[in-house]
Amino acid sequence: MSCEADTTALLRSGGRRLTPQRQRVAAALQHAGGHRTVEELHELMAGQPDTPMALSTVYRALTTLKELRLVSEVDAGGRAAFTWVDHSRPHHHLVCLGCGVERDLDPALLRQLGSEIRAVTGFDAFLDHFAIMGECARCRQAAAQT
Amino acid sequence: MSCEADTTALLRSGGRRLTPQRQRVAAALQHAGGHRTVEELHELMAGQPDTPMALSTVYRALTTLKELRLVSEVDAGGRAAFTWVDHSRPHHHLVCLGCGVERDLDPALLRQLGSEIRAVTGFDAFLDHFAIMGECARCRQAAAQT
DNA sequence: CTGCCCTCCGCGAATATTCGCAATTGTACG
DNA sequence: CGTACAATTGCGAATATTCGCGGAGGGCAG
Ligand SMILES: [Mn+2]
Ligand SMILES: [Mn+2]
Ligand SMILES: [Zn+2]
Ligand SMILES: [Zn+2]
Repeated sequence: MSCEADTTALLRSGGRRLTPQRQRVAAALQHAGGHRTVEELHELMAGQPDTPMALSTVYRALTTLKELRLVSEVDAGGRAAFTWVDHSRPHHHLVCLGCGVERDLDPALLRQLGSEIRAVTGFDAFLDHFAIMGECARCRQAAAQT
Repeated sequence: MSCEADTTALLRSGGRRLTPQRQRVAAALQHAGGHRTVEELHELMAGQPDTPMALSTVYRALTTLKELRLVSEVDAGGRAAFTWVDHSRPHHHLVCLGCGVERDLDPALLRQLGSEIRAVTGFDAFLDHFAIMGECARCRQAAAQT
């Protein structure tokens, strides 16, 4: 869980403003946890006592939060989902296109990839959180038995 | 460039049908080369003597071709783009979110990641072609001089 | 070659996401 | 605390992408 002070500082960086909308979207995503769609977040906030927020504002707030790397968008086959980036618990997803089963991947593997890219190219790859599509062992075996 | 016979065989696999629409989309993408948007492909085919093709059909054909791994969809920040998968020239992209500069990445690094994932989890990761977002060395240095 | 069945296509409607613009409202400054 | 100014929001319209459905036609049994 990112430090609150750190979050507000980032939200104010680069001429950006700390608005209640951005704070609410950030809070909603942190509180809800996991992968959430834009619609889910919008409805979550519609249930709050504050003034309702336009759907397009939720989209824009998420875009901003992504730019600050406080939030990550993941495409796991279905519709786009967003998640609060917890730097203390990095993880990635392996999604089987055959059966849909989903499991987490050891973050060390991608951390190493990031280091190698950095060493070879000088490029700092943002590999915080994403989904890798493929085929699980079970489906692969099933496919091989033709 | 995939073997023609191989392509038609794949298009017929699993009860799927070999239709002129799918063949035209595949041919257009191979001929055009590079990363192409749905709209570009649709217009390309609108200029052909054959009967015009519905836009939704182009979307569906690309979805099918992706399932067969003949085509890959890449999200490099802008709108979604598709490309014919040339297994003889695997490559990936590094895209800088600061300045937009884009360079290719040594495919060996991701080939190795795939092997490790396979060894550790038994999962066959499809890492044919995609974009990795991040920050180039130049932008990183500029950001550091605050 | 013919007929039948089930997948695909065209089309228009439903969703999802992005934009343009005028009205608001954070922020820096005095 | 009041002003000035640019960033941001709300809203509706513009795009982008996906669906549902009835008709067309690929592919296989006969
Ligand atoms: Mn996750
Ligand atoms: Mn490419
Ligand atoms: Zn599977
Ligand atoms: Zn850069």
